[in-house]
Parts: sequence; C-alpha cells; structure tokens
Amino acid sequence: MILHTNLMAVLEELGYRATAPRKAIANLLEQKQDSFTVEALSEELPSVGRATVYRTIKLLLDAGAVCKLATIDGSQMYSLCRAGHHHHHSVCILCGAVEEFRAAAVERLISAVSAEITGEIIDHRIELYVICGLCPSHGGR
Amino acid sequence: MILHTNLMAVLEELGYRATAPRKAIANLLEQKQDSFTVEALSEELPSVGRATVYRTIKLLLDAGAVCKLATIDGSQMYSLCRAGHHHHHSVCILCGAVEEFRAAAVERLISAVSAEITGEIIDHRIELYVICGLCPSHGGR
DNA sequence: TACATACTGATACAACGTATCATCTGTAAC
DNA sequence: GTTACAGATGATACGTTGTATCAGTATGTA
Repeated sequence: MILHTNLMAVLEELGYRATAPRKAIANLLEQKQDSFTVEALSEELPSVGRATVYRTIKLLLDAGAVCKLATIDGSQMYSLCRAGHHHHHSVCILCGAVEEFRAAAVERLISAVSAEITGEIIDHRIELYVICGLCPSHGGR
Repeated sequence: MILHTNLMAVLEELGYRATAPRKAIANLLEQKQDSFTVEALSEELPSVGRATVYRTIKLLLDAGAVCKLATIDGSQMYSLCRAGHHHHHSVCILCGAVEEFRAAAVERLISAVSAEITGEIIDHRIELYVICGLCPSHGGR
C-alpha cells in the first residue's frame, strides 16, 4: 500500500548531498503515516540541529515530497506526499492521519465557482477535517 | 453594496464594553474592503496597543464578524465577514481584495469526496486564489 | 588524498500571537 | 454626579514557528 518513497533519493536527484542528518530525517519521515510538526520531528532527532530539520523539510516541500497542511486550529503541520500529482488532504482531527484524495468534483467545483466570482482563479486550497475510520468517535462502527 | 456592519454593536451585544480602543478598531475595520494583517492594522492605530488590537480581532473572530484567511504564501490575513452564514473566500493574490462565495458546488464536492475517503467529514476549508477583475494582469480586459 | 564547496549546528533574529500584571475606564447603582 | 469594581488597556515578556548568519565540518570529485 505505502510505496517506498525514498526521500534521500529525491534530494540526491536534485543535486543535494547525502549527509548524515538528511538521511536521519528521511528515514524517520518514511516511517510516518500521520501529519507531524517540524518541532516534534526535531525532538525525535536530538542529534540533528533544529535549523537543519527545518531546512531539510523545506527542501522536501520544494521537491513536492512533503506537503504543508493548514489544520483546523491554525497550527502548522506537514505530511508526506505519496501522490506525485496535484491532490488534496483529509486530516483526522483526532489522530492526525492524513489521506490524499483527488476528486473530479474538485475540478467541477472550481469551474462552477469561477462563474460566480469576478476574476480568474489562479490556485486553490482545499482541506477536509475528518474523524477517520480508526478513531473511536467515528460513530461506533 | 457594502452593508453597514456595526462591529461595535456586535461586540456590545456580546456584553463587551464600548471602549475607545475598540471603537477605533471597529471604525477602521468597517472601512476595509480588502484582507489585512493585524500588524498592519496595529500600525494604522498607533494610539492603540498592539495586544489590544490582537485581542479585539480575536473577539471579532469568535463573534464571526471577521474571518481568518490562509493565504497562498502561508502568511496570516484577516477579512471582514459580511455574510452571516457559512461561506468561503476568494482572495486576489495581487491586491488582497476578498470576495465571499457560497456555492452549492461546495456541498456537492463534500458529499462526492465523503464517498472516496474513510471516516466522517467534520469540517472543511476551501480558499480560492484569484486575480480579481480590477487588477491589471487579469488578461487585458 | 586533497580540495572547493555544500552543509551543519548554535545562535540570533523575525513574524505572529498570547500571558501577565499594574493601571485605567465604562457602566450600573446610588 | 459619585462611587465602586469588573472588565479593559498597554507595556512587556514570553511562546511558537520559522529564517539568517557564520564559523567550523563533511561530502563528492578530481
């Protein structure tokens, strides 16, 4: 199910060096199913400097291997991007699990709304906040 | 077109006192068509303390009279909410003008996506980034 | 192996808020 | 109009999430 996203390979392909801190970050990230904050990541890697964690996440963001999520409470979280193409996220508000989706309905939404507003739509951001199937409050199922 | 949103009245209805700083903030906000940052607002009101500006914006946020926008570059902006009901925003990436929209297509999107993902959709965030009709790069029109 | 250079970690700084606290002011009661 | 006090203010410090700087280090290549 989860494809082996080799984050270090992504960085090397872009010409970045395969340093020990980057390998540590990449390895840790590849384990993550859920969304995470950079601070938490940094705490899990005490041997790596905080600035380096932020720098590496930024590289992965720019490479498209990591996505920035706007959470419901406004805090900043990140998640691994498994799909290469344009997609959106649903974030579990209880456990932080992230699912990616790419609905044709989104494209229909955009074209429907473009008729309603003045101007030209350049970009969009769509995020769904859910209680995932694994979390208890889901409704008893 | 722009309805006379009496922000001070909104606050008084909630039991907050009509103080001079709050009146100054409310008056300034009522003039604003575009999105704004709290820092900019604070600079426009040098007689009001920075903390008070943040506090008052928070009150208006909680009252639903002001909305928080996630901009395309991740910076935090706010806008007056004219509609009382649930709505979304399109933000001009050039001038910051904000339009509110409420498309039935959004509801259709939600139900279409809920079939695609596991779990129950609790909330959502949808933001469109546009170049508005008044901005030059719109395409020559 | 040596070298140029990219990278690192420590630290300081910046943006955006919130907490604290002594002081002040609106408001309601008189 | 006074009074009294809870609620509000402003200054300041602090917290979070990042970015800039910079001396020192590690990497990939020749």
